[in-house]
This record gives sequence, structure tokens and C-alpha cells, in this order.
Amino acid sequence: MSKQFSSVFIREPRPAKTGGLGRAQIVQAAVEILDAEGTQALSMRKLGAKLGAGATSLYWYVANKDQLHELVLDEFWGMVDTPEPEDASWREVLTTFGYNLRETMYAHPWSTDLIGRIPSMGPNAFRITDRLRRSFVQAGFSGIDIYLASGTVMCYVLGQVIPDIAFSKAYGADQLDAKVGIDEQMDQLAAGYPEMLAEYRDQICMDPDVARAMAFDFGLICVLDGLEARLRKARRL
Amino acid sequence: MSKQFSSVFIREPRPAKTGGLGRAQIVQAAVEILDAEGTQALSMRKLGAKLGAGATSLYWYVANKDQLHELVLDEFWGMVDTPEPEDASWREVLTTFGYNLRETMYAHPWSTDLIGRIPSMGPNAFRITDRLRRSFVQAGFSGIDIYLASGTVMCYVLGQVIPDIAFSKAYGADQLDAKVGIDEQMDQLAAGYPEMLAEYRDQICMDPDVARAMAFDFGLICVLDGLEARLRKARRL
DNA sequence: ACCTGAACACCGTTCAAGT
DNA sequence: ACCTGAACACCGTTCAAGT
Repeated sequence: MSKQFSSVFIREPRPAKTGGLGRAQIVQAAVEILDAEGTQALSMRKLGAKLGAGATSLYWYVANKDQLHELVLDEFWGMVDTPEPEDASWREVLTTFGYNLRETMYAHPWSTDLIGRIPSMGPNAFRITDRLRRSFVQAGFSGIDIYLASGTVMCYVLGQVIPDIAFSKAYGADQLDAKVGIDEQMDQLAAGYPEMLAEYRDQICMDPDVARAMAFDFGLICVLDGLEARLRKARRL
Repeated sequence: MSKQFSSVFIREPRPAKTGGLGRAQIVQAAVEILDAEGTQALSMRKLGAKLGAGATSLYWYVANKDQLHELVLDEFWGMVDTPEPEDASWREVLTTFGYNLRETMYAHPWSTDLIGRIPSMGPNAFRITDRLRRSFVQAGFSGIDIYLASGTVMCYVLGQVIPDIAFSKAYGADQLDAKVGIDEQMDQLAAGYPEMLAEYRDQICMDPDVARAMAFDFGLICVLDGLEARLRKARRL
């Protein structure tokens, strides 16, 4: 808000010549903490300690915590396997990308917090953007539509997964007690919406993972169908 | 992560008989702080001070900060104007809803932080869910598809706006200096992706608000077209 | 060039105590 | 029933100082 934001990626990283810390190790340690304990567990102090360094040593490599987050977020984008456009049809590329992004987000739930707060402007994010772009060029999109189509698929996946992970974080998949509790809570909360409640009950019979996958698939197909419709319309002109 | 989550909405709020605080005033004050200073400025201490009360008085009305966030988030959903399904076609209802949700999010950028961390299970959220549901029933969707279609539109909007607001927060729309800085940074960051950079430059000529609106519109139409295709397919059976 | 420690100005939450 | 103050265990960040 107040301070001028400056991307970590804008200046050369401080080199890690000697046996010093270096960005690579810092990011790796940060990801380990995030994977093990979640977003709020990552503090500069804890990260420093994990690296066997003073808490404030990190400020040599990074201007502030936001920049650390930028590095970690790009590390996340690096984990998302994105097929080369030349190897498959655009629908296949986008479907695979969508599923991979979704999977990587579930595997690293802290990603949602960062995506919602930190711009994705690192090299790994750009690499993905460019692959999607090439895929849409191949499909026949042109001009600004390339960028728009790419954004649409991306947005759909993020919008699907972000709130779902928020929900999972609240009602942790850990305890069985919780699951019992949810149903009771839902009954109480959704009173007054009998149809909604009925649908919720229908869903509950299913494996929740299956239900989520079904919802994701439904929407992804919608988005791709919509893109294909636009492609046909453009070809007809 | 560690603690069992329990929704604020599960138990009756403590009544505000006398001239005490009461949830309504607490939420209102919290929204004022969020609107004025952003997510990270909202602390229990500051909120208490604003209400002329001790910092810890709030814990009488709310178990913890997450529950305060739950209340505030539902207040946000209450701000999203959702048309009654009876008044228009399903495409109109969904388009209007999409645009209104988007607008409300931009007007209250803190919403993205909460949507990414707090489940939306308050009465206002449910009211919206039910209206969308009825709209899709009217459109001709049935069974689980009602829920899936609704989720698809919702997800698209969230996915579009959340990362965009993250970007805006970083490069605050405040200073002119920043805008100059962005271009230079982009040149440096996107080196190696000449086509991407060219597209970025094309976009820069436009008013950024117009560009954003265009991207949003493009995707929303895709999603609705995809839903309509599915509707036609279902009717044919 | 790289790291440290102390210090500053904050946090959320608990809990005994007040009225 | 409602609110308080002190206290606990934390934060991110700055900065002079060390090697």
C-alpha cells in the first residue's frame, strides 16, 4: 500500500560464491517450511534459524518479506508442469496445464495466499505464459485474443482452486471429528434454502475428491468449448 | 492449520442489548479500516481503539480474528448486488452478477485476501448461491449441473480479479512514478520473450481499465457460451 | 562482502480481575 | 453480562557494529 513495490527479479541476485546462503538455499528452505507448516509459519526468524543463520542475515539477499514471497511464488510456478505446444493439440495442452496447475496448488496450499498477494513476474511464470501463448497461436487465435484466451483458462483454474483450498484449510482434512461437524453446521447454516441443502446432501454421498474433480472438469470443458466457439466464429469471417 | 475451525455463524451472536458494541458495529468499523488502510492494517488493537474500547473487548463477540474475518467477508458478499432470477434471462442474470462481483471486489480490494483464506458460509453468501441456483434452474440445467454451472461462473470471476488486484496492490495506482517504473521492469523481465513483450506493448497503449474490462468480458462470454453449448447438448438428448 | 545482536514498534490471545 | 490491563510469546525491519 504505502511503500513502492520493487520486484526481486529486477536486479541481479547477490552471488553466492563462498559457502554462504544464496537465494537458492533460502528459497528451498522457505518452501520446506511452507509445505510442512503453512503460510503463517514462515517467519524471517524461523527461516533464518533453519538455515543456521541469524534471523536478519536474510536481508542481505532480499529487501523484505514480500521479495522472499516473490521468489517462493516463482518457485511454485516452476513446479507446474506445462507441456510444449508442439507436442499436442491446443485443447490437450490447456487441459493438461489446467490439471497440473490444480494439482500443484493442492500439493502446496500456501500458493493461494501468495497468488492473491504477490504479482507473478518471475522467469518461471513467464515461461508458462509464453508456452500458453504459443499454444493459442497454434490453435488459430490472433492478436489480443491470444492473451485473452490464455488469461481465461488461467483465471478459471485459479478461481476454482483458491476458494476450495480456503475451505479445506478451515475444515482441515485431518480430523474425522471435523467432517461430522461440517454436516451439522451446514444443516444449521443452510436452513431456509431447502433445495441448496438437498444438493449438498447429494454431493456428500460422493467422495469429496471426486466431487471436486467433477466440478473442475465441468467448468474447464465449458471454458474450452467457449474458446472453441469463438475460434469458429473468427474463422467464418 | 492446527486448531479446529468453527464458523462464527454457527452460534447465535451475543446480543447487543445495552449500548454495548455488538457485532454490527464491530463489522462496520472493521470494514472502514479495511477500506481506508487495507488488510494488514486491521488489527484487533486498532479496531478496539476505533470503537473506543479496550483491544481485548472484541473477544467477547468473536472467538478470534478469523471469526472477525468471517463476519467481514459475509458483509462483503452482502454488498454484491445480485439480480432476482425472475427478472431476466439467465445470461443477463449471470452477466450482471459477474460484473457486480467484479466491481465490488475492486471497490474493496481486501476482499481477495479474505476469499483466499476464509470460507464463505454466511447468510449473504448463501443468499447469492441460491439466486444463482434458481437462475440456472430456469435456464434448464438440472441435477448436479446446476451447482457446477454456478461454480464455473463464480470461479471465473474470482480467478480473473484476484491476481489482478494482487498486481495492483504491488504497483499501487497512486504514483505516476510507478507506471514509468513498470515498463522498464517489464522490458528487463520479459527479455527473451519478444512476442510476449510486443503484446504487452500493444496493451499499454490502451487505458489499463479498458484493457482489464475487455479481458474480463472476453472470458465471461467464453464461459457463458460454454454453458450454453452444454445446455443445447442436454436438450438434444 | 557477509553476518550479527540489540532494539523498535508492533502483533493475537489468555486470563485473572474488575464493575 | 460485559469490559479492562497486564502479560506471554511472538512478529518484520533497522542499524550500528563486527569479521
